Amino acid sequence: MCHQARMEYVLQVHGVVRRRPEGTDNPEMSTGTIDVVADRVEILNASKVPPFLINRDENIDELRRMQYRYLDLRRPNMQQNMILRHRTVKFLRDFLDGQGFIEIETPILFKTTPEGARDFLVPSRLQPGKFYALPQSPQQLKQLLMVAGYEKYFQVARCFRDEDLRGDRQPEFTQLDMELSFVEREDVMRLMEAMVLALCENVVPHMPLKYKPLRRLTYTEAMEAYGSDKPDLRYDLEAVDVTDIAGRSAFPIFQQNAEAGKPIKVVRAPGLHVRRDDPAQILSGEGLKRQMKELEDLVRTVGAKGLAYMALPLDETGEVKGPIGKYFTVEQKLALFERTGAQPGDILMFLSDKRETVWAAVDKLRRSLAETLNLADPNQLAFAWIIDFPMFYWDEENQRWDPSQHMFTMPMPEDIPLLDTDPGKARGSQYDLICNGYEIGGGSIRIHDRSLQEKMFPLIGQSMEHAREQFGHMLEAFEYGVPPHGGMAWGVDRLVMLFAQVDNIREVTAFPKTQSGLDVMAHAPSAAEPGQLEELYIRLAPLPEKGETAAP
RNA sequence: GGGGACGUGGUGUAGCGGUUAACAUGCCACCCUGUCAAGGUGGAGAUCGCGGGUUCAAAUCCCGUCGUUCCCGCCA
Repeated sequence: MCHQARMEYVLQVHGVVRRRPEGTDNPEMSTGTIDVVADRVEILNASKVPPFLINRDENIDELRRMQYRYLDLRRPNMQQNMILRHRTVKFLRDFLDGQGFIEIETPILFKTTPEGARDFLVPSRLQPGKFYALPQSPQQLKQLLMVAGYEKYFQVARCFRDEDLRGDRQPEFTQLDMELSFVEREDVMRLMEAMVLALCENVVPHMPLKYKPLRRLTYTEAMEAYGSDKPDLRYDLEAVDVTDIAGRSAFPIFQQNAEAGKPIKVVRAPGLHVRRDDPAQILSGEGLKRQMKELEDLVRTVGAKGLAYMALPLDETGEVKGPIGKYFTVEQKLALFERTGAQPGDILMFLSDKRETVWAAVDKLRRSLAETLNLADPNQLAFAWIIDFPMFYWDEENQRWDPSQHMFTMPMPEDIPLLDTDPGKARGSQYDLICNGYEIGGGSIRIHDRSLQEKMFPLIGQSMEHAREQFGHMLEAFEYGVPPHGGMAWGVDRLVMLFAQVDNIREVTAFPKTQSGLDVMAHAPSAAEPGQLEELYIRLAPLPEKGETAAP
C-alpha cells in the first residue's frame, strides 16, 4: 500500500506516534524526532503527477504557477505569504477595534466616479441601459458614514480600477480604509504611526524600522532630493542642486539650461568608478562607457536627453574622466566635489532638463544605482511620511487643475486664500505613508464646508450642474451637519509584499491576474451567453481584428 | 498605445549558423533501503511558442505574430 502512494497523495494513517529510535533523529526536519508506527494506511485521494514540483523552490514560469494556482499555493513560500497576510490584516483589525473603530461594509455595486481611474462597469438588468460601477475606493461612502455619526470607521475593502497592471497594481486590490470625525491632521498621523509601529513589532519583529518616530518629508523636499514622492529611504543617493556651479561652466547645454531656469542636479554614485572585482582599480575606459551608456538609456526612458558625468580617479591628483570635465575649471570642479561630498572612485551624474524630467530621472537613477551598488537592505523598513502636497497639478492637456488626491481634500488652512489667487501654490492637508520606494497609504483631512467644496469644482474644470449630477448626494449630505473629518487608506497588498520581501503583489495575492488582466486558471474574463446579453439589453459592437497590421 | 527582456523534454536550465539538441530534476521499470529533496541500474520523453524570410544548412540570424514579464503612457 505504502509503495503505491506518491507525492501529493492524500493519505490517512492509523498508528502510534512514538519517539524515533536512538540514532535516527533528523534535526533538519520539523518532525525529525518522531515516527508514526502505522497499522493501517488508506489512500483517501490519489494525485496525478503535478505539472511542477511542489516541495521545491524552483523558478517556475509564473504563467504555469497561475494556471495551477491551487498547486502553487501549496508551496511553503506561498503558504507563508498567505499566513503573513492574514496576520497583518488580523492585527490591523484588532488594533482598530481596540481603538473603538467599527468595521462597516459598503457596496460593491455603486456609482461611477468621473475623476480618477477608469471604472469597471456592471450592467443593470432591472434598470436596462444603466450601469453600476465597482468602487475605486469607499471614499464617498466613508465620508457619508461620518455624516451619519459613526465617528471611527474602518473596512478591509476591495477596490477596483480598470487601468494597466504593474507589479504593484492589480485591477482589484485591498485597502484598509479608515475615517475619523473631529480630527486634525496630527491626530490621524499620530494614530496611524502608532499602528505602523505596533504592526511591525508584532508581525515582522525581525525587520528593523529605520525611522522611529517616522521621518517626515515635505513633497518638495522629497522631489528635490529624491525625485519621487515615494522615495526609497533605505539609502541616501540624494540629488544635489548644482545649477549655480555648473551653469557657470563652459558646457553650453548647462549654460543655456541654467539661463532658462532649468535645474542642474548631480547624483553621486559612491564607488561606481571602482572595479567590482578589484577595488584597487578603476573601471576600464570601455567598462565606464558601457556602464554610463546603460544608465543614460535608463534616464532616456523618462524623457531625459542625456546623462553627463564625471568619473573620479582613485588618487587625488588624477584627472576626472567623462566628456564634460574639460568644460569645468579646477575651481568649479572643486566646488562640485565639495557640494556633493565626492570621494575618490565616485561618479557624479548630471541631469539637467525641465524640473519634472530631472525628478523622474533622479528617481530612476537612484533605484538603479541602489541595486547595482547593493545599497538597500531587504530586511529594513524605511517608513516615512510625505506631507504638504500641492492641492493641484496643472493638467497641460486639458488646461485645468487636477486634484492631486481627490476633490474632497481640505487645503492647509493657511493656504485657503491661495485658491483664489494662486491655486498651484496651495498645499493640501494630505499625508502619504511611504516605505522602501512604495506608497503604502494616503489620506487627508476632508472638506466639511459646503461652500469651500463648491469652490473646488470650477477650479478643476467642472460645472456646478455636472458636479450636482455626480456628487449631488454628497453635497446634499453636507447640508445636514457634517463633523470635521479625515482619514486614510492603506494598500494592504503592498504592505504585505514588503513584509514578505517580495517584489510584486502577485506573490501575496491568492489568485492574481496576469498583466493583461486574465485569470489563466479560470479563464476569466470570458464571453457572455447571448441570452445573458439580451437580458441586459446589450449588443456587442464588432471587435477589432487581431493582427490586421501583419507584414509578410 | 509605445519600448525592453524572456519563450528549448513534465519542470528548471545549457546550447546562440553544421552536435544523434546537453545537464539536472521529475516520470516509468527493476533492485536496494531507518536519515529522509534517499541510493543504484536501465528506460521513455523536446520537429527548440507560432508563421514567414535569409542561407547549401536555422533552436541559433532577420521580420511578423502570440504569450509572460519589466518600464513609459495610464493609475494615487
